[in-house]
Amino acid sequence: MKIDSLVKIPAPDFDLALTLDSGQAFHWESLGAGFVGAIGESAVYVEQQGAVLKVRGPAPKAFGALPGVVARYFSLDHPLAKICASLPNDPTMTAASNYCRGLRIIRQPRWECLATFITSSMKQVAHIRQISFKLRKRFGVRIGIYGTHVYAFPVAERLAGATEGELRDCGLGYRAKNLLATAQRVASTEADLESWRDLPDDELRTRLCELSGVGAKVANCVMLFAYERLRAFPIDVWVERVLREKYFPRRRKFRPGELQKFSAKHFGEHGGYAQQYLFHHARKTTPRRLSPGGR
DNA sequence: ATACAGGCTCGCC
DNA sequence: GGCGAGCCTGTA
Repeated sequence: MKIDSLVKIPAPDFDLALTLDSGQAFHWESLGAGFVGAIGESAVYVEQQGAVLKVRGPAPKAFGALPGVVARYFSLDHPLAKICASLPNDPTMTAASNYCRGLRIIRQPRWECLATFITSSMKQVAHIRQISFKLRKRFGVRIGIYGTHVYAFPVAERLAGATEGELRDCGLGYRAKNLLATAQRVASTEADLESWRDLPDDELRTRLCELSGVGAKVANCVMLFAYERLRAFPIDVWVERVLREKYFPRRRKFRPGELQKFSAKHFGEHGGYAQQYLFHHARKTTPRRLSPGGR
């Protein structure tokens, strides 16, 4: 497929590379000065040039919609300055948000986001990426080529029709059963992800947690990255470490849900942004263990 | 080589 | 109704 359409869209207060490296989406690949990937069913190339985003896509008439799709996906409408100003003023938060300037919470397709985070448990980013690519390549629709293939994330109906063995072949291990069960519920519309859009936070979280392979952490990720719930505050091992070390340095024991409750109160209406900044800052500044060969 | 990793679930107490 | 172990697999 020829890529011959190009549009520039304004993108102030945005850092594309940082956003794509922050553990929200796992399928973008760097290519030349930019990145290729899929936004839903659209193949796209994006490249940042200062406060402008260059967007390339397949030529057909559908291209007209692409700039809007990109702007929405990267949440370029979020008032980032205001959001940052609303975060608490403590030193830990300030250091993290300074480090993450331009990092935005993106808006992902619901099923894709849910399925991806079901596969993420006890996995490192590199491995989540592999799983995402294998699922796409094996079950997804090929939607474009730009030096490399691009595949859409497979619809729930497709995965619902797969076997557990086929999913295991994609490296899912014990998660295969969970993904399959959830795909079947979503495909049967027993779990109608789109219609959950209007539920209040607590109810949405409850519904998500009823799905196989979804606990509080995954549910909060999906709420944040696919349902625009900017209060959602996923607590994984990184964030928990930060909370314990920085906010409760001399406490050892916590009641279940205690940190969650503290976070909701302390970080407030944009807690999801706070969490993402704390998370990314911790991940990138915590010294990795020395690798075997290189020190 | 061998822990260990961006969790969930189930069984046990 | 809280706590701990097991689950698959690639990576460091």
